[in-house]
Amino acid sequence: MHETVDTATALIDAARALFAEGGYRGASIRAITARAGANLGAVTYHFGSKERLYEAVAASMVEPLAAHVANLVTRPGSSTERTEALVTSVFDYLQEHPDLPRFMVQLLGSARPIPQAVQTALRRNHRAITELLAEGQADGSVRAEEPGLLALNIIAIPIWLTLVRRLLQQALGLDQDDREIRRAMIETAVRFIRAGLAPPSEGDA
Amino acid sequence: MHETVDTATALIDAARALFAEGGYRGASIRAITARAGANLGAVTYHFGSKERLYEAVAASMVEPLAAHVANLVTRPGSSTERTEALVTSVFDYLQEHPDLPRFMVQLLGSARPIPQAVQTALRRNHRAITELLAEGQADGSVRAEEPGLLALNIIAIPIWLTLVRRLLQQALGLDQDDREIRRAMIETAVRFIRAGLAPPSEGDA
DNA sequence: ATCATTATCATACATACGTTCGAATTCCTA
DNA sequence: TAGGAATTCGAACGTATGTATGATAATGAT
Repeated sequence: MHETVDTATALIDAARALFAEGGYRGASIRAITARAGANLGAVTYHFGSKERLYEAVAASMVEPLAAHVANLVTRPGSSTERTEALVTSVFDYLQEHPDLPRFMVQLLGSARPIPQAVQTALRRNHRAITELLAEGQADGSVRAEEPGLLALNIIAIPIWLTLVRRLLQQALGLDQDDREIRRAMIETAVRFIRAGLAPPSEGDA
Repeated sequence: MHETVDTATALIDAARALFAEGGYRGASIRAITARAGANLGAVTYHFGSKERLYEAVAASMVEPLAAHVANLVTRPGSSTERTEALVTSVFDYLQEHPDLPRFMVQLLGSARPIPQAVQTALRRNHRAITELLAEGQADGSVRAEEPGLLALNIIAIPIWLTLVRRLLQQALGLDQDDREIRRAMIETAVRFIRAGLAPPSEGDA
């Protein structure tokens, strides 16, 4: 070992980009090793198979995300403040790590087993957000609902709006690269979620 | 022509299932023609290429959906009633046509150009929902927001919860095949959206 | 300096892919 | 019922894939 750059790491970095672009099938070992500046046999040697490289890449994507969410949720502030910070932060995180949403959508589409690291990270995130909402219910700032289901509703919005970025741009001309448009989208989402969580003030439907 | 079953139709039906399962790359012409009970050359003969078969399949998926949404939106009832009916109906439609969300996620993940039929259907749906919300704003039942952005927030929830069905089941044990669980999920989503749309009654954050 | 370990390399293999081609067959029309 | 068009068929093409293999090079401990 002790190369200029670790070959295994270079393979993960190259594979991350290529898996995000074309999914498992779309990223050939030849393309990955070429991009990493490694030999064709390097994946087999360092990971045993393409499948195991894929799992390593998945872990390298979702684990930092889970750490990020965990960090956000335990910051000081009211439940409402942290929830809204979480929503905008997820928007930003997915914007700053564009490979992640692309990888996720590839993963959703594939029939292949969901890597353990992904399942674990999803569980951690869901648990963290659920507890955040339960806290809000305890202090009366969040409507009475199953908090685990509320968490899914909340998180659906930033994720979905990020995933369909290309679709919205091509079909509706709604361009998230435009800072003004993107700001309006995020703010609308935050207000929508705030209203969706808030307990009824007087009248009820 | 005049076969027992039209070969071109059989190819579309077979391709729909296989594209939904494995995406464009994952569905080989050999698998498609075999499933359709047709010859290997049938795709080239009837559609010219795999690419054009893909476009035909995409159209066969999104056009009925667009018609369904258009029909829903123009039914009688208040804006609020129709909006909530739309949400539950999208849940149901995606449940009854499981190939559609799988196809969509494959489409989102692929780098290939978005078929015209998909863009058109998306535009129609977005426009219909936007107008429905604008109507609600006119009669005071929907909060003042850019209705086009609100429409995206609303629709994100049923779509996303359907797309991650397998993920939720495997990682969280949340099984949408369980009627009771599914009912709770849909009702929570409808209440969340109802609250997210409703205008503030008195106090404001 | 020597040697076993670790890593890289070029090559080969079996398989699968989309598409093309010409012959064989089926179908409708005249 | 004959003829021409439409369709189906089997085989072949060039290319790309994941993995295996054995030789070569670099590395680190003795």
